[in-house]
Amino acid sequence: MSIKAPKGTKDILPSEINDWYKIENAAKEVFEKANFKEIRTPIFEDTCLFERGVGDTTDIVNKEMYTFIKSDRSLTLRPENTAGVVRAYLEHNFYRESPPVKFWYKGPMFRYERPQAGRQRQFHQVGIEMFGIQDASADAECIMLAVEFLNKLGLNDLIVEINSLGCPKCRQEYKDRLKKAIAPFLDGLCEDCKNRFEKNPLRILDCKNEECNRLFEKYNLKNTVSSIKLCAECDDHYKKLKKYLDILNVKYEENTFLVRGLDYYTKTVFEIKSNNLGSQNAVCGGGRYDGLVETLGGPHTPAVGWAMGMERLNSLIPNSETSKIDFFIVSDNQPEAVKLTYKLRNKGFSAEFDYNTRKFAKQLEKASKIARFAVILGEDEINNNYFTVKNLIDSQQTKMSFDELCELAKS
RNA sequence: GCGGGUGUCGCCAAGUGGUUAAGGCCUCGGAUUGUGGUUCCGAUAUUCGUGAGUUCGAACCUCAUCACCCGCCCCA
Repeated sequence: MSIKAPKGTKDILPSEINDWYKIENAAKEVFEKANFKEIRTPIFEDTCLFERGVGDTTDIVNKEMYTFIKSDRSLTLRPENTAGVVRAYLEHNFYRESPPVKFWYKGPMFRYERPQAGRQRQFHQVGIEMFGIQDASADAECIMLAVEFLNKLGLNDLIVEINSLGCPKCRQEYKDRLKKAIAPFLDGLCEDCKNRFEKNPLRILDCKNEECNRLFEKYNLKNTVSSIKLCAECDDHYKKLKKYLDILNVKYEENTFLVRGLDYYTKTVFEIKSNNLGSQNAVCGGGRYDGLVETLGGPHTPAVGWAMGMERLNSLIPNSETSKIDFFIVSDNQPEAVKLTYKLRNKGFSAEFDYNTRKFAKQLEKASKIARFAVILGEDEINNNYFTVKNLIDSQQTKMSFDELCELAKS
């Protein structure tokens, strides 16, 4: 009663577990069909992996990390998994394999934030990462897989937004042009935006402050932003991506204000949003990160990937029911009930008996709550070597042999 | 880090200053010593998140505190 789960964490209860299996099974099926292999990395890593990988101008690294010191070593509970997967990619020399190298993962992530709807301190992500392919078909495949996965879960009314941030070459120019455009009304913007102006001007586009957005409109920032040209290579990449998406029949919206909060993205970025999530409306976020492998000490390796919040997915799909067991043994002869229970379990069925040997009506009542079939095993049944089986859904009751009983449960 | 809201049984709740704190669901028992999911009866909160104060009297008023939820920021 007094010790509770820590703030921002949740127990996943038996009544919810089928929903999680549904998501995990769909992920495995969709990703492995595209030859992505599952990888499981530690939930804590050296702190510097995230400082270097995710970027020390990001909120995630600045104020949201669960960091602890053990034996003079600074460790951090992973706030996301791309850095960890890249680390594993390098540590196990996957860059020596013929590209592409494709991974998918699922698991808990940790961010120290104030919890709210759709946001926890421990939450779960599924994600994919694809290494070694520069061509936009890789970006398109990742986005396509996200959409396919969501469709598999019955989610069809989501909005895919895409944008291109350019490469380091044209990004600098982009930043300069953006700063030049914003400078005239910088004083009118919120404190956050003023801070972002020098540190990370792209993030200003992400601001949700009403006053800021009013000024963006007044000074026609959208037009300015869309008139800023990517370099020829990046522009070509972006055009190809859109072409691939068209070929794959993936509907998308271009959002020139879409900027992701992690430093490692280059060229393609995208998000998938839902209107049914409240204020934390992104289910999926990702993009290309051509510089990250090199930043973490590996050879130059282009890469793309994304992650989805599993709790957010969960809140979008209808809850499935708790599954029932196959058989409940109703009997006042406990040794016989135990024997039959184990015999059925050995055949691969789920079965239970009444541990308290309560009266018949009570046992049947229990059976109807947790099982598909009640096997009635009374004096007459035991003496004459048969079973009375009651289908608890349609109330049909029949006498049968053990083999017939097994046959019945298989259907 | 900053704003707003809510705490009455395992769950959903009524009560908003006057002796024993409605009701429903779940659970358990009985009606029904071999037939459930329908019905009927019964049981289950010395106490209203916690602590202090006001009052003859507090779940209800005041203050403090804790917990949770929602929003900002940020992200999945």
